[in-house]
Amino acid sequence: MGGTSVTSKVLALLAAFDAGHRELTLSELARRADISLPTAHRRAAELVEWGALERVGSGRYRIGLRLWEVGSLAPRAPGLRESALPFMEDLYVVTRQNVQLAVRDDLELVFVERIAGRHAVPVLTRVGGRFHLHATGVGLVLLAHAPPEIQEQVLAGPLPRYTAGTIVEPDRLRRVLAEVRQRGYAVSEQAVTDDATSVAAPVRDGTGEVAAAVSIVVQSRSARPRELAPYVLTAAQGISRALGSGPPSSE
Amino acid sequence: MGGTSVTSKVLALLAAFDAGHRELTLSELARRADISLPTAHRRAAELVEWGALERVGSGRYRIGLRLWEVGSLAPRAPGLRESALPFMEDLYVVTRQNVQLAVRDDLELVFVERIAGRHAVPVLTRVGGRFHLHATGVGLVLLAHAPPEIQEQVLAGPLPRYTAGTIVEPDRLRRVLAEVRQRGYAVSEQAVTDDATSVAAPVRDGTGEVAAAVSIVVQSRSARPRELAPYVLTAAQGISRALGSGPPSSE
DNA sequence: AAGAGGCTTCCAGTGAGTGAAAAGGCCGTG
DNA sequence: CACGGCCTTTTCACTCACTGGAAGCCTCTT
Repeated sequence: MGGTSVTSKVLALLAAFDAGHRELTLSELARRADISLPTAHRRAAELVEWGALERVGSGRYRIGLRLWEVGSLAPRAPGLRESALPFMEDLYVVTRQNVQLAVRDDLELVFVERIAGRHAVPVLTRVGGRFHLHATGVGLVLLAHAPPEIQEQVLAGPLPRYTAGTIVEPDRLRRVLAEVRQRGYAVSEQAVTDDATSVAAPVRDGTGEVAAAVSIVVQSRSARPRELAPYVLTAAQGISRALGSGPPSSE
Repeated sequence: MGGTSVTSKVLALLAAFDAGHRELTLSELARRADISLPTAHRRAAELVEWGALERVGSGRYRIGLRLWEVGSLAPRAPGLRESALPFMEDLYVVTRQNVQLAVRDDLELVFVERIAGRHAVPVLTRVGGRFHLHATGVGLVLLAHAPPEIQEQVLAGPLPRYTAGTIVEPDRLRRVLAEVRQRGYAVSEQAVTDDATSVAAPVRDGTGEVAAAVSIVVQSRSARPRELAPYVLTAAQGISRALGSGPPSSE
């Protein structure tokens, strides 16, 4: 469907970039987007003219500032971000651990903001990156408060295993989700890598809907996750309150 | 030129959104992008399918997470951001003033990151927003280190006045820029609003080029800008060093 | 000099894109 | 309950913007 429309070609060009390929030549661009070279050339030129792409040196393209500007207008990401950052900083100062903020997009989660502790466990995630809902603290929180049909789709779909700790059994996942709802926060122990455990709590918007999840990621060995939960909950509530009273400075 | 291409229509649709209009109906979209309603409908549908737009409720569109994700890959904004945030936080903790980070894009500057002091002077700027180069601390720094042809274009163009303090005389601006280069930092007193003064310093990338500028914005009355310059310079140097040694965690 | 690889331009054919107009929804109001 | 207004969605026939192959161009290598 629509595999040959101009729009899909333009979007394919933009989608050709990823975290590992922030600069591409025209031919790489054409190859990755699966469009002919002359067409890639024309579309790329139009994108450059508008500022969605930038030419760097001779023959290399990268995502342009104008596109980033437009992306910054996505209400679910940067709006949330503005409200959340101060509380995430507080959380970081108290715990000195990686602090993460994520939202759900369909059957995945997207990391919206992160404070990387300079001496904390290195995490694999990246702001703007996607991940499965069943294998992180934030994922469990977001999934636990997602509409039933979303939960069913995730439970029915494949649940990739990352470590021995990853929850891949639908029944067990169901029980864990119920627990998360009841307890108010999620603890995900060694579900993604063996040395990381995370504690996550839901952020609610003005209507009471769960709009995001905050978490801290701690060393599995030294972890006393349950002791850290109150801090995460406090941060989550702070963000929820800030969200409820509208974004701090929209203008 | 190209005013009727599909690409330009797609981009016009995205450009229809701004800080004051984060959600638009189809007719607003069509009107603001200046394209016919059926076309807006078709293009918007394609954008939604890809995730560049999202439909919210019935008949309202907003920028989608996928577009934000792609925008997050712009090397000049979020890459810089990751390197800069820790140092900006340090600067905020020491000074308790608004901390801003901006890059130059052609003849304007774009704010890339901001830490809004909770008790500091309210600033009009917004992450993702644009501004003139001649009327802020960061602008003066970026302009002072811009290629000569850029400087000439700015000096030749109109220099809007915001307050009595705005520098609108080309000759005076030229002198100020020389001073900024020599001194290593810029002080912009009441150039945008009467109660804000900013102190800015250049951030250099691995090659020594000025890639960005950091600044703090202080109350004009209580300001002793020169005393704050060392802090700003320290932060700028820290960011420069972090930039030079590559992004902290690209993966 | 000749070759290789990538970028850019040219060309004629064609189907994706176009706007007008009509149909379909979704309200409030008389 | 029918009416009118407003917005969204679909239909339709026309046409021009888009297409890929091929040829030209540039730059760096052998």
